[in-house]
Amino acid sequence: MMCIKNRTEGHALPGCCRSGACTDLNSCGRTEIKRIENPTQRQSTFYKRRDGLFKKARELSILCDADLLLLLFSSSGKLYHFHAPSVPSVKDFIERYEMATNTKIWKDYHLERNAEIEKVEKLCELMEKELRFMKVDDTEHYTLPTLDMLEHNLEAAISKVRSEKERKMGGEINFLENMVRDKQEERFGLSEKLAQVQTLKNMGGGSTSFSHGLDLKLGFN
Amino acid sequence: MMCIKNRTEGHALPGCCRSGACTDLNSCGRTEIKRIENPTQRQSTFYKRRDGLFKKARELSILCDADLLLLLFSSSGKLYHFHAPSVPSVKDFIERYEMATNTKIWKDYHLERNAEIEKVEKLCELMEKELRFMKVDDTEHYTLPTLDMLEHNLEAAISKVRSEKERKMGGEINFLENMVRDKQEERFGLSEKLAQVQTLKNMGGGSTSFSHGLDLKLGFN
DNA sequence: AACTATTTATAAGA
DNA sequence: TTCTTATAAATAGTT
Repeated sequence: MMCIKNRTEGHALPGCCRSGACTDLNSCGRTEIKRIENPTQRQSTFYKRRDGLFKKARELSILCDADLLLLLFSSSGKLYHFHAPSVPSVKDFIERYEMATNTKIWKDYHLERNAEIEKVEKLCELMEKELRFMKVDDTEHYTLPTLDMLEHNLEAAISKVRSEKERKMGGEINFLENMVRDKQEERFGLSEKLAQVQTLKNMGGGSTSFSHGLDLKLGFN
Repeated sequence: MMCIKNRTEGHALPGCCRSGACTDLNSCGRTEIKRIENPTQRQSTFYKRRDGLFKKARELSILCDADLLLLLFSSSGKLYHFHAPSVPSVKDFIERYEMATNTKIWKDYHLERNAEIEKVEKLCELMEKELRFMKVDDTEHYTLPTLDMLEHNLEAAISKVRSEKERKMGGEINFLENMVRDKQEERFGLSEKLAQVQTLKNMGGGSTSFSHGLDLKLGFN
Protein backbone atom coordinates (compact mmCIF):
# COMPACT_ATOMS: atom_id res chain seq x y z
CA MET A 1 0.00 0.00 0.00
CA MET A 2 2.95 2.25 0.50
CA CYS A 3 4.31 2.86 -2.97
CA ILE A 4 7.66 4.47 -2.43
CA LYS A 5 10.15 1.65 -2.14
CA ASN A 6 10.93 1.05 -5.82
CA ARG A 7 10.41 4.58 -6.92
CA THR A 8 13.16 7.10 -6.66
CA GLU A 9 12.94 8.99 -3.40
CA GLY A 10 12.61 12.71 -3.65
CA HIS A 11 10.13 15.54 -3.96
CA ALA A 12 6.80 14.60 -5.50
CA LEU A 13 5.18 17.92 -6.12
CA PRO A 14 2.41 17.37 -8.64
CA GLY A 15 3.21 18.90 -11.99
CA CYS A 16 6.88 19.41 -11.25
CA CYS A 17 7.94 17.31 -14.20
CA ARG A 18 5.61 19.00 -16.63
CA SER A 19 7.11 22.40 -16.18
CA GLY A 20 10.10 21.52 -18.32
CA ALA A 21 12.46 22.46 -15.53
CA CYS A 22 12.91 18.84 -14.57
CA THR A 23 14.24 16.64 -17.37
CA ASP A 24 16.13 14.19 -15.24
CA LEU A 25 14.01 11.07 -15.03
CA ASN A 26 16.05 9.84 -12.10
CA SER A 27 14.67 12.49 -9.85
CA CYS A 28 11.15 13.84 -9.48
CA GLY A 29 9.87 10.74 -7.79
CA ARG A 30 9.52 8.82 -11.04
CA THR A 31 10.40 5.24 -11.58
CA GLU A 32 13.94 5.10 -12.74
CA ILE A 33 14.19 3.68 -16.24
CA LYS A 34 16.96 1.14 -16.05
CA ARG A 35 17.11 -2.62 -16.04
CA ILE A 36 15.37 -4.20 -13.05
CA GLU A 37 17.89 -6.58 -11.56
CA ASN A 38 15.52 -8.60 -9.41
CA PRO A 39 14.20 -11.34 -11.76
CA THR A 40 10.86 -11.76 -10.00
CA GLN A 41 10.18 -8.08 -10.05
CA ARG A 42 11.36 -7.81 -13.61
CA GLN A 43 9.01 -10.57 -14.70
CA SER A 44 6.10 -8.98 -12.88
CA THR A 45 6.80 -5.60 -14.38
CA PHE A 46 7.18 -7.21 -17.78
CA TYR A 47 3.69 -8.70 -17.69
CA LYS A 48 2.06 -5.53 -16.50
CA ARG A 49 3.81 -3.24 -18.91
CA ARG A 50 3.43 -5.67 -21.78
CA ASP A 51 -0.31 -5.70 -21.24
CA GLY A 52 -0.34 -1.95 -20.96
CA LEU A 53 1.69 -1.57 -24.11
CA PHE A 54 -0.51 -3.92 -26.10
CA LYS A 55 -3.58 -2.15 -24.88
CA LYS A 56 -2.14 1.21 -25.88
CA ALA A 57 -1.17 -0.20 -29.23
CA ARG A 58 -4.63 -1.53 -29.83
CA GLU A 59 -6.24 1.76 -28.80
CA LEU A 60 -3.97 3.78 -31.03
CA SER A 61 -4.65 1.59 -34.02
CA ILE A 62 -8.41 1.84 -33.54
CA LEU A 63 -8.71 5.49 -32.51
CA CYS A 64 -6.40 6.77 -35.21
CA ASP A 65 -7.00 4.18 -37.89
CA ALA A 66 -3.34 3.23 -37.95
CA ASP A 67 -1.70 -0.01 -38.98
CA LEU A 68 0.61 -1.27 -36.36
CA LEU A 69 2.82 -4.22 -35.59
CA LEU A 70 4.43 -4.95 -32.26
CA LEU A 71 6.86 -7.79 -31.75
CA LEU A 72 8.28 -8.43 -28.33
CA PHE A 73 10.77 -10.89 -26.90
CA SER A 74 10.94 -11.18 -23.13
CA SER A 75 14.36 -11.43 -21.54
CA SER A 76 13.79 -15.17 -21.31
CA GLY A 77 13.30 -15.26 -25.08
CA LYS A 78 9.56 -15.76 -25.19
CA LEU A 79 7.80 -14.08 -28.05
CA TYR A 80 4.68 -11.92 -27.89
CA HIS A 81 3.19 -10.03 -30.73
CA PHE A 82 0.33 -7.81 -31.62
CA HIS A 83 -0.90 -6.31 -34.82
CA ALA A 84 -3.74 -3.96 -35.59
CA PRO A 85 -7.02 -5.62 -36.57
CA SER A 86 -6.66 -4.10 -40.02
CA VAL A 87 -3.33 -5.83 -40.57
CA PRO A 88 -3.89 -9.17 -42.32
CA SER A 89 -0.66 -10.81 -41.27
CA VAL A 90 2.82 -10.16 -40.00
CA LYS A 91 4.24 -11.10 -43.37
CA ASP A 92 2.08 -8.64 -45.29
CA PHE A 93 2.89 -5.97 -42.79
CA ILE A 94 6.60 -6.51 -43.10
CA GLU A 95 6.31 -6.42 -46.84
CA ARG A 96 4.48 -3.13 -46.59
CA TYR A 97 7.23 -1.88 -44.34
CA GLU A 98 9.81 -2.94 -46.88
CA MET A 99 7.94 -1.20 -49.65
CA ALA A 100 7.57 1.98 -47.60
CA THR A 101 11.17 2.22 -46.50
CA ASN A 102 12.62 1.13 -49.79
CA THR A 103 15.19 -0.56 -47.67
CA LYS A 104 14.77 -3.73 -49.67
CA ILE A 105 15.75 -5.88 -46.78
CA TRP A 106 14.84 -9.12 -48.43
CA LYS A 107 14.09 -7.90 -51.90
CA ASP A 108 17.75 -7.03 -52.41
CA TYR A 109 18.72 -10.39 -51.20
CA HIS A 110 16.33 -12.01 -53.62
CA LEU A 111 17.66 -9.96 -56.49
CA GLU A 112 21.17 -11.01 -55.58
CA ARG A 113 20.15 -14.64 -55.48
CA ASN A 114 18.43 -14.34 -58.82
CA ALA A 115 21.50 -12.79 -60.36
CA GLU A 116 23.61 -15.58 -58.96
CA ILE A 117 21.30 -18.24 -60.31
CA GLU A 118 21.23 -16.61 -63.70
CA LYS A 119 25.01 -16.48 -63.80
CA VAL A 120 25.40 -20.11 -62.94
CA GLU A 121 22.72 -21.13 -65.40
CA LYS A 122 24.43 -19.22 -68.15
CA LEU A 123 27.71 -20.94 -67.41
CA CYS A 124 25.86 -24.23 -67.35
CA GLU A 125 24.35 -23.56 -70.72
CA LEU A 126 27.70 -22.67 -72.22
CA MET A 127 29.28 -25.81 -70.91
CA GLU A 128 26.40 -27.87 -72.10
CA LYS A 129 26.81 -26.49 -75.56
CA GLU A 130 30.51 -27.13 -75.50
CA LEU A 131 29.90 -30.61 -74.23
CA ARG A 132 27.36 -31.32 -76.97
CA PHE A 133 29.92 -30.05 -79.40
CA MET A 134 32.61 -32.29 -78.01
CA LYS A 135 30.33 -35.27 -78.00
CA VAL A 136 29.28 -34.68 -81.61
CA ASP A 137 25.59 -34.50 -80.90
CA ASP A 138 23.44 -35.96 -83.68
CA THR A 139 20.76 -33.36 -83.29
CA GLU A 140 23.21 -30.55 -83.73
CA HIS A 141 23.84 -29.51 -87.32
CA TYR A 142 27.42 -28.67 -88.00
CA THR A 143 28.86 -26.95 -91.00
CA LEU A 144 31.81 -28.45 -92.80
CA PRO A 145 34.40 -26.06 -91.32
CA THR A 146 33.02 -26.78 -87.85
CA LEU A 147 33.33 -30.48 -88.47
CA ASP A 148 36.91 -29.97 -89.60
CA MET A 149 37.66 -28.12 -86.40
CA LEU A 150 35.97 -30.79 -84.34
CA GLU A 151 37.99 -33.47 -86.06
CA HIS A 152 41.16 -31.54 -85.43
CA ASN A 153 40.35 -31.04 -81.73
CA LEU A 154 39.48 -34.67 -81.28
CA GLU A 155 42.66 -35.77 -82.98
CA ALA A 156 44.66 -33.52 -80.69
CA ALA A 157 42.85 -34.95 -77.70
CA ILE A 158 43.43 -38.52 -78.83
CA SER A 159 47.12 -37.97 -79.36
CA LYS A 160 47.28 -36.44 -75.88
CA VAL A 161 45.56 -39.46 -74.43
CA ARG A 162 47.88 -41.83 -76.27
CA SER A 163 51.01 -40.07 -75.15
CA GLU A 164 49.70 -40.02 -71.60
CA LYS A 165 48.99 -43.73 -71.88
CA GLU A 166 52.50 -44.36 -73.08
CA ARG A 167 53.93 -42.28 -70.30
CA LYS A 168 51.87 -44.19 -67.78
CA MET A 169 52.74 -47.57 -69.25
CA GLY A 170 56.39 -46.57 -69.45
CA GLY A 171 56.20 -45.60 -65.81
CA GLU A 172 54.73 -48.96 -64.91
CA ILE A 173 57.36 -50.82 -66.85
CA ASN A 174 60.01 -48.79 -65.08
CA PHE A 175 58.37 -49.53 -61.82
CA LEU A 176 58.36 -53.27 -62.57
CA GLU A 177 61.96 -53.13 -63.77
CA ASN A 178 62.99 -51.37 -60.60
CA MET A 179 61.13 -53.93 -58.56
CA VAL A 180 62.91 -56.75 -60.33
CA ARG A 181 66.27 -55.07 -59.82
CA ASP A 182 65.53 -54.46 -56.14
CA LYS A 183 64.58 -58.08 -55.66
CA GLN A 184 67.71 -59.23 -57.35
CA GLU A 185 69.83 -56.97 -55.19
CA GLU A 186 68.01 -58.17 -52.13
CA ARG A 187 68.64 -61.74 -53.16
CA PHE A 188 72.27 -61.00 -53.82
CA GLY A 189 72.64 -59.48 -50.36
CA LEU A 190 70.93 -62.45 -48.75
CA SER A 191 73.08 -64.94 -50.67
CA GLU A 192 76.16 -63.19 -49.41
CA LYS A 193 74.87 -63.32 -45.86
CA LEU A 194 74.01 -66.94 -46.33
CA ALA A 195 77.51 -67.60 -47.56
CA GLN A 196 78.93 -65.89 -44.51
CA VAL A 197 76.68 -67.88 -42.20
CA GLN A 198 77.69 -71.09 -44.03
CA THR A 199 81.34 -70.22 -43.64
CA LEU A 200 80.87 -69.58 -39.93
CA LYS A 201 78.97 -72.84 -39.54
CA ASN A 202 81.52 -74.85 -41.40
CA MET A 203 84.13 -73.44 -39.15
CA GLY A 204 81.96 -74.32 -36.03
CA GLY A 205 80.57 -77.60 -37.56
CA GLY A 206 76.77 -77.06 -36.84
CA SER A 207 73.57 -78.26 -38.62
CA THR A 208 72.44 -76.89 -41.99
CA SER A 209 68.67 -76.80 -41.19
CA PHE A 210 68.78 -73.07 -40.47
CA SER A 211 69.93 -72.00 -43.94
CA HIS A 212 67.44 -74.33 -45.53
CA GLY A 213 64.57 -72.88 -43.54
CA LEU A 214 65.55 -69.34 -44.62
CA ASP A 215 65.46 -70.27 -48.30
CA LEU A 216 61.99 -71.71 -48.02
CA LYS A 217 60.63 -68.77 -46.10
CA LEU A 218 61.77 -66.18 -48.60
CA GLY A 219 60.59 -68.25 -51.51
CA PHE A 220 63.82 -68.00 -53.45
CA ASN A 221 64.74 -70.60 -56.06
CA MET B 1 -9.10 23.02 -18.73
CA MET B 2 -12.43 21.36 -18.60
CA CYS B 3 -11.78 17.80 -19.75
CA ILE B 4 -15.16 16.28 -20.27
CA LYS B 5 -16.16 17.08 -23.83
CA ASN B 6 -14.43 14.22 -25.66
CA ARG B 7 -14.67 11.75 -22.89
CA THR B 8 -17.74 9.73 -22.36
CA GLU B 9 -20.11 11.49 -20.00
CA GLY B 10 -21.17 9.58 -16.97
CA HIS B 11 -20.29 8.82 -13.44
CA ALA B 12 -16.67 9.15 -12.56
CA LEU B 13 -16.46 7.63 -9.17
CA PRO B 14 -12.82 6.89 -8.53
CA GLY B 15 -12.14 3.19 -8.49
CA CYS B 16 -15.38 2.25 -10.18
CA CYS B 17 -13.67 0.55 -13.09
CA ARG B 18 -11.28 -1.33 -10.92
CA SER B 19 -13.93 -3.09 -8.94
CA GLY B 20 -14.59 -5.43 -11.86
CA ALA B 21 -18.27 -4.44 -11.87
CA CYS B 22 -17.76 -2.11 -14.78
CA THR B 23 -16.42 -3.79 -17.90
CA ASP B 24 -18.00 -1.50 -20.47
CA LEU B 25 -15.33 0.83 -21.71
CA ASN B 26 -17.95 3.13 -23.14
CA SER B 27 -19.09 4.17 -19.73
CA CYS B 28 -17.14 4.95 -16.62
CA GLY B 29 -15.94 8.26 -17.96
CA ARG B 30 -13.33 6.70 -20.18
CA THR B 31 -12.48 7.69 -23.67
CA GLU B 32 -14.47 5.55 -26.01
CA ILE B 33 -12.19 3.36 -28.11
CA LYS B 34 -13.44 3.76 -31.64
CA ARG B 35 -12.17 5.55 -34.70
CA ILE B 36 -11.99 9.34 -34.25
CA GLU B 37 -13.85 10.78 -37.23
CA ASN B 38 -12.58 14.36 -36.97
CA PRO B 39 -9.29 14.30 -38.93
CA THR B 40 -7.68 17.11 -36.98
CA GLN B 41 -8.47 15.52 -33.69
CA ARG B 42 -7.42 12.12 -35.00
CA GLN B 43 -4.09 13.48 -36.11
CA SER B 44 -3.52 15.21 -32.80
CA THR B 45 -4.42 12.11 -30.86
CA PHE B 46 -2.20 10.08 -33.13
CA TYR B 47 0.88 12.17 -32.32
CA LYS B 48 0.23 12.11 -28.61
CA ARG B 49 -0.53 8.44 -28.37
CA ARG B 50 2.27 7.53 -30.74
CA ASP B 51 4.76 9.35 -28.52
CA GLY B 52 3.24 7.71 -25.48
CA LEU B 53 3.39 4.28 -27.04
CA PHE B 54 7.01 4.68 -28.12
CA LYS B 55 7.93 5.89 -24.67
CA LYS B 56 6.22 2.89 -23.09
CA ALA B 57 7.92 0.59 -25.54
CA ARG B 58 11.32 2.02 -24.75
CA GLU B 59 10.71 1.82 -21.02
CA LEU B 60 9.56 -1.78 -21.23
CA SER B 61 12.57 -2.80 -23.26
CA ILE B 62 14.97 -1.18 -20.82
CA LEU B 63 13.30 -2.06 -17.54
CA CYS B 64 12.65 -5.66 -18.47
CA ASP B 65 15.57 -6.29 -20.79
CA ALA B 66 13.24 -7.17 -23.64
CA ASP B 67 13.81 -6.99 -27.38
CA LEU B 68 11.07 -5.14 -29.09
CA LEU B 69 10.07 -3.86 -32.49
CA LEU B 70 7.26 -1.44 -33.19
CA LEU B 71 6.21 -0.54 -36.71
CA LEU B 72 3.45 1.97 -37.23
CA PHE B 73 1.69 3.41 -40.24
CA SER B 74 -0.47 6.47 -39.67
CA SER B 75 -3.82 6.59 -41.44
CA SER B 76 -2.16 8.83 -44.03
CA GLY B 77 0.38 6.08 -44.67
CA LYS B 78 3.36 7.64 -42.97
CA LEU B 79 5.69 5.18 -41.31
CA TYR B 80 7.12 5.37 -37.80
CA HIS B 81 9.16 2.73 -36.14
CA PHE B 82 10.95 1.97 -32.97
CA HIS B 83 13.14 -0.84 -31.81
CA ALA B 84 14.79 -1.58 -28.51
CA PRO B 85 18.35 -0.29 -28.12
CA SER B 86 19.53 -3.87 -27.92
CA VAL B 87 18.05 -4.68 -31.34
CA PRO B 88 20.71 -4.16 -34.01
CA SER B 89 18.32 -3.68 -36.92
CA VAL B 90 14.81 -4.28 -38.11
CA LYS B 91 16.07 -6.98 -40.42
CA ASP B 92 17.85 -8.90 -37.69
CA PHE B 93 14.83 -8.60 -35.50
CA ILE B 94 12.49 -9.95 -38.13
CA GLU B 95 14.85 -12.82 -38.72
CA ARG B 96 14.80 -13.58 -35.05
CA TYR B 97 11.03 -13.45 -35.14
CA GLU B 98 11.02 -15.87 -38.05
CA MET B 99 13.33 -18.20 -36.21
CA ALA B 100 11.18 -18.05 -33.09
CA THR B 101 7.86 -18.60 -34.81
CA ASN B 102 9.14 -21.12 -37.27
CA THR B 103 6.78 -19.48 -39.71
CA LYS B 104 9.53 -19.40 -42.29
CA ILE B 105 8.16 -16.37 -44.01
CA TRP B 106 11.25 -15.61 -46.01
CA LYS B 107 13.45 -18.41 -44.87
CA ASP B 108 11.45 -20.87 -46.91
CA TYR B 109 11.98 -18.79 -49.94
CA HIS B 110 15.67 -18.52 -49.22
CA LEU B 111 15.95 -22.26 -48.72
CA GLU B 112 14.22 -22.84 -52.03
CA ARG B 113 16.59 -20.48 -53.75
CA ASN B 114 19.58 -22.06 -52.12
CA ALA B 115 18.43 -25.49 -53.19
CA GLU B 116 17.98 -24.24 -56.72
CA ILE B 117 21.43 -22.70 -56.80
CA GLU B 118 22.96 -25.81 -55.36
CA LYS B 119 21.28 -27.97 -57.96
CA VAL B 120 22.48 -25.85 -60.82
CA GLU B 121 25.95 -25.65 -59.36
CA LYS B 122 26.11 -29.39 -59.02
CA LEU B 123 25.08 -29.84 -62.61
CA CYS B 124 27.65 -27.28 -63.56
CA GLU B 125 30.34 -29.09 -61.71
CA LEU B 126 29.44 -32.39 -63.28
CA MET B 127 29.56 -30.90 -66.74
CA GLU B 128 32.80 -29.17 -65.98
CA LYS B 129 34.31 -32.44 -64.93
CA GLU B 130 33.02 -34.17 -68.02
CA LEU B 131 34.32 -31.37 -70.14
CA ARG B 132 37.73 -31.54 -68.51
CA PHE B 133 37.63 -35.24 -69.16
CA MET B 134 36.77 -34.74 -72.79
CA LYS B 135 39.44 -32.11 -73.23
CA VAL B 136 42.07 -34.31 -71.58
CA ASP B 137 43.12 -31.85 -68.94
CA ASP B 138 46.85 -31.94 -68.16
CA THR B 139 46.28 -31.23 -64.49
CA GLU B 140 43.97 -34.19 -64.13
CA HIS B 141 45.59 -37.49 -63.35
CA TYR B 142 43.97 -40.36 -65.16
CA THR B 143 44.41 -44.02 -64.52
CA LEU B 144 45.21 -46.37 -67.37
CA PRO B 145 41.65 -47.74 -67.66
CA THR B 146 40.31 -44.21 -67.70
CA LEU B 147 42.73 -43.31 -70.45
CA ASP B 148 41.60 -46.35 -72.40
CA MET B 149 37.99 -45.27 -72.04
CA LEU B 150 38.89 -41.72 -73.02
CA GLU B 151 40.68 -43.00 -76.09
CA HIS B 152 37.74 -45.14 -76.99
CA ASN B 153 35.27 -42.28 -76.57
CA LEU B 154 37.40 -39.95 -78.59
CA GLU B 155 37.77 -42.52 -81.36
CA ALA B 156 34.01 -42.96 -81.43
CA ALA B 157 33.57 -39.19 -81.60
CA ILE B 158 36.11 -38.86 -84.36
CA SER B 159 34.49 -41.57 -86.45
CA LYS B 160 31.17 -39.83 -85.95
CA VAL B 161 32.64 -36.56 -87.11
CA ARG B 162 34.21 -38.23 -90.14
CA SER B 163 31.01 -39.94 -91.19
CA GLU B 164 29.14 -36.69 -90.72
CA LYS B 165 31.76 -34.94 -92.85
CA GLU B 166 31.37 -37.54 -95.57
CA ARG B 167 27.60 -37.26 -95.43
CA LYS B 168 27.89 -33.52 -95.73
CA MET B 169 30.44 -33.69 -98.56
CA GLY B 170 28.43 -36.41 -100.27
CA GLY B 171 25.43 -34.16 -100.01
CA GLU B 172 27.32 -31.33 -101.59
CA ILE B 173 28.54 -33.50 -104.40
CA ASN B 174 25.02 -34.70 -105.00
CA PHE B 175 23.88 -31.14 -104.97
CA LEU B 176 26.47 -30.19 -107.56
CA GLU B 177 25.66 -33.24 -109.67
CA ASN B 178 22.00 -32.39 -109.51
CA MET B 179 22.76 -28.85 -110.52
CA VAL B 180 24.80 -30.07 -113.49
CA ARG B 181 22.02 -32.43 -114.53
CA ASP B 182 19.43 -29.71 -114.18
CA LYS B 183 21.49 -27.39 -116.30
CA GLN B 184 21.96 -30.06 -118.92
CA GLU B 185 18.25 -30.76 -118.96
CA GLU B 186 17.55 -27.08 -119.22
CA ARG B 187 19.96 -26.86 -122.10
CA PHE B 188 18.42 -29.88 -123.75
CA GLY B 189 14.94 -28.36 -123.48
CA LEU B 190 16.11 -25.06 -124.89
CA SER B 191 17.89 -26.79 -127.74
CA GLU B 192 14.69 -28.56 -128.66
CA LYS B 193 12.78 -25.28 -128.52
CA LEU B 194 15.46 -23.70 -130.65
CA ALA B 195 15.14 -26.53 -133.21
CA GLN B 196 11.39 -26.01 -133.34
CA VAL B 197 11.81 -22.29 -133.84
CA GLN B 198 14.38 -22.94 -136.56
CA THR B 199 12.04 -25.35 -138.28
CA LEU B 200 9.21 -22.82 -138.15
CA LYS B 201 11.52 -20.14 -139.49
CA ASN B 202 12.80 -22.25 -142.27
CA MET B 203 9.20 -22.98 -143.22
CA GLY B 204 8.37 -19.20 -143.04
CA GLY B 205 11.76 -18.05 -144.46
CA GLY B 206 12.46 -15.28 -141.79
CA SER B 207 15.76 -13.87 -140.47
CA THR B 208 17.98 -15.86 -138.13
CA SER B 209 18.97 -12.93 -135.89
CA PHE B 210 16.44 -13.94 -133.19
CA SER B 211 17.82 -17.40 -132.56
CA HIS B 212 21.33 -16.05 -132.65
CA GLY B 213 20.52 -13.46 -129.97
CA LEU B 214 18.93 -16.14 -127.82
CA ASP B 215 22.05 -18.31 -127.96
CA LEU B 216 24.24 -15.43 -126.89
CA LYS B 217 21.97 -14.44 -124.02
CA LEU B 218 21.83 -17.89 -122.51
CA GLY B 219 25.51 -18.36 -122.89
CA PHE B 220 25.28 -21.83 -124.42
CA ASN B 221 28.08 -23.28 -126.51
C1' DA C 1 -4.14 -12.57 -9.18
C1' DA C 2 -5.88 -8.33 -6.79
C1' DC C 3 -5.41 -3.83 -4.44
C1' DT C 4 -4.35 1.06 -4.21
C1' DA C 5 -1.13 5.00 -3.75
C1' DT C 6 1.08 7.20 -6.83
C1' DT C 7 2.92 8.28 -11.23
C1' DT C 8 2.07 8.85 -15.98
C1' DA C 9 -0.66 9.64 -20.12
C1' DT C 10 -3.61 12.30 -22.49
C1' DA C 11 -8.09 15.01 -24.09
C1' DA C 12 -9.45 19.30 -24.39
C1' DG C 13 -8.48 23.82 -24.23
C1' DA C 14 -5.24 27.67 -24.82
C1' DT D 1 2.07 22.54 -33.82
C1' DT D 2 3.07 23.03 -28.60
C1' DC D 3 1.81 23.89 -23.76
C1' DT D 4 -1.28 23.35 -19.88
C1' DT D 5 -4.10 21.05 -16.80
C1' DA D 6 -7.92 18.21 -15.27
C1' DT D 7 -8.73 13.85 -15.35
C1' DA D 8 -8.24 9.01 -16.86
C1' DA D 9 -5.15 5.27 -16.99
C1' DA D 10 -1.08 2.72 -15.82
C1' DT D 11 1.58 0.60 -12.68
C1' DA D 12 5.00 -0.26 -8.45
C1' DG D 13 4.83 -2.19 -4.36
C1' DT D 14 2.25 -4.92 -1.65
C1' DT D 15 -0.91 -8.68 -0.13
